[in-house]
Amino acid sequence: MATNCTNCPLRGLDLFVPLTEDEVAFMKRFKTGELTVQKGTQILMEGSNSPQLFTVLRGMGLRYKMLEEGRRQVVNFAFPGDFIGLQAGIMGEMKHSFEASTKMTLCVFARSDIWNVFKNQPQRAFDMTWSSAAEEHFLGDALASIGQRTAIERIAWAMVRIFRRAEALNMTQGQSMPMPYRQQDLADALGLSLVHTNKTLAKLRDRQLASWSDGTLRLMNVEKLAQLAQVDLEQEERRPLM
Amino acid sequence: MATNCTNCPLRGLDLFVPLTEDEVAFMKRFKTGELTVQKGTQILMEGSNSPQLFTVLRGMGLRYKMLEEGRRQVVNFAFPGDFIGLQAGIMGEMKHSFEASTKMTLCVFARSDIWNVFKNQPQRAFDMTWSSAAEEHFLGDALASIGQRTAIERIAWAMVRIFRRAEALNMTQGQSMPMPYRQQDLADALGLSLVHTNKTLAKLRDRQLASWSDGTLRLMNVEKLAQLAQVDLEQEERRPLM
DNA sequence: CGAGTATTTGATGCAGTTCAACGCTCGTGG
DNA sequence: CCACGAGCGTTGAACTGCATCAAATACTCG
Repeated sequence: MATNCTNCPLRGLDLFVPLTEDEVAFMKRFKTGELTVQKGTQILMEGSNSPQLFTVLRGMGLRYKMLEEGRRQVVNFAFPGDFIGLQAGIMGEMKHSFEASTKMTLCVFARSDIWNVFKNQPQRAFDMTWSSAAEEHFLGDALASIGQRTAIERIAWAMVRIFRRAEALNMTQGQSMPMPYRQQDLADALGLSLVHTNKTLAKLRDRQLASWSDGTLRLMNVEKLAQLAQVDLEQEERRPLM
Repeated sequence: MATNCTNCPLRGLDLFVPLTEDEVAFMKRFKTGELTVQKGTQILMEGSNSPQLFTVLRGMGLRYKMLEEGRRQVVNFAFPGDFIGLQAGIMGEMKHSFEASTKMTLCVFARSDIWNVFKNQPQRAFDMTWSSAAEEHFLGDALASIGQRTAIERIAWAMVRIFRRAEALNMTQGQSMPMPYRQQDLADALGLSLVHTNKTLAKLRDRQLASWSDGTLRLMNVEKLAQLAQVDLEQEERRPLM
């Protein structure tokens, strides 16, 4: 059976700010359906004017931009709870593409209802803006990583970031978590070549800091990784779920 | 005399979506004052919990993040009309610092009034979200530039982007515009060393594409630069002014 | 089992970093 | 009024982190 907001499996997580009953009722109406796609499916296309917004319910994906000559920049990895497509919803056109890296289920909303949210549900509108501000914050951090850090620091940074997101979603088991991406995806996210990414991953394995194979990421020493990457391990703030 | 929204010098520009009289009246109340600072002044500090938001009225500045060991990432250059501090306003804490590169005048708003905007001025709330989405879009582009392009492409990209913003604000005279930043600022924005930035600027000068000296940027061949940087020169969309 | 996709490894080269030094301009204080 | 130092831009030389090229080894799936 499709999830109906009331029984949303994400809502209960500590990561998310609880919704009032009113808000849940509103979300039920706002939600127009559910979309399940196979791994590899393109869900949003750069430049497209999608009539839909999504919240990731299950599965993982990635946002990316294509440049000429096949160069690609992965902008972010997507986890359950991520709100996708707000750019198109607000600005009229997607500025990056979105693709499923696993089988995914997404809650679907209509872009045409956004104005209604701003008009009648200011709290939910505020929460949407929060999402956008949070993404802006993340991109600033990513820019700093790619602009200023070495290859090993960048990879350590990405691993810590990814792992902590997974933790907050109860997707980890001890030191491990599912990592359904390809090395090429990570390389494209960090502005590194595939070859160098592979060799740097080997270094982290040799140093007993992290290993990633067969779709499983394992962080053997988060503290050292965090230190290497210069990220602080402070508790992540609660965030709204759309 | 202080500007009072009605006689705001920015409002009339084609770049900005016109405001209704109601909205102007609201902005007058929302605006709590005006701040003028000398060049070099720090206006917002990363990690601070600023009670204020700003719209740049005059002057230019830059947003940046500091990393350990003095590494710095310039996140964006700020122009008149830019809305600054929304992150702190929404998420409670600034994620980057902001500094004036020239003498600047800023319109000041109270963070505590934001909720009031969402509650009573949904159109203005929507516009704030638009700002945030636009910044997110820009950061995605910047990420792609730094992650995927060579030094000369990055610099060409930055110059075209900066010049086109200035054009939309009538800050250009023919091929020229004021460029009150240091080479180090550009280097830190593009993830390049100062030395290499300098040498790459020399290349662009030799190629007769662009020259930058004495605080003036001159683009001799925007088309070639845009082609080199792989940016498209499409007309920029109108955007809201806060 | 063969074709396509992903990971791994070695070898070579270069774009960009780092180090070092010099020139110019401007503000400050003796 | 000049000396001095600080900040910024410029240039040369040497080094290196990472890209590129090439090829072998797994893995997956029809």
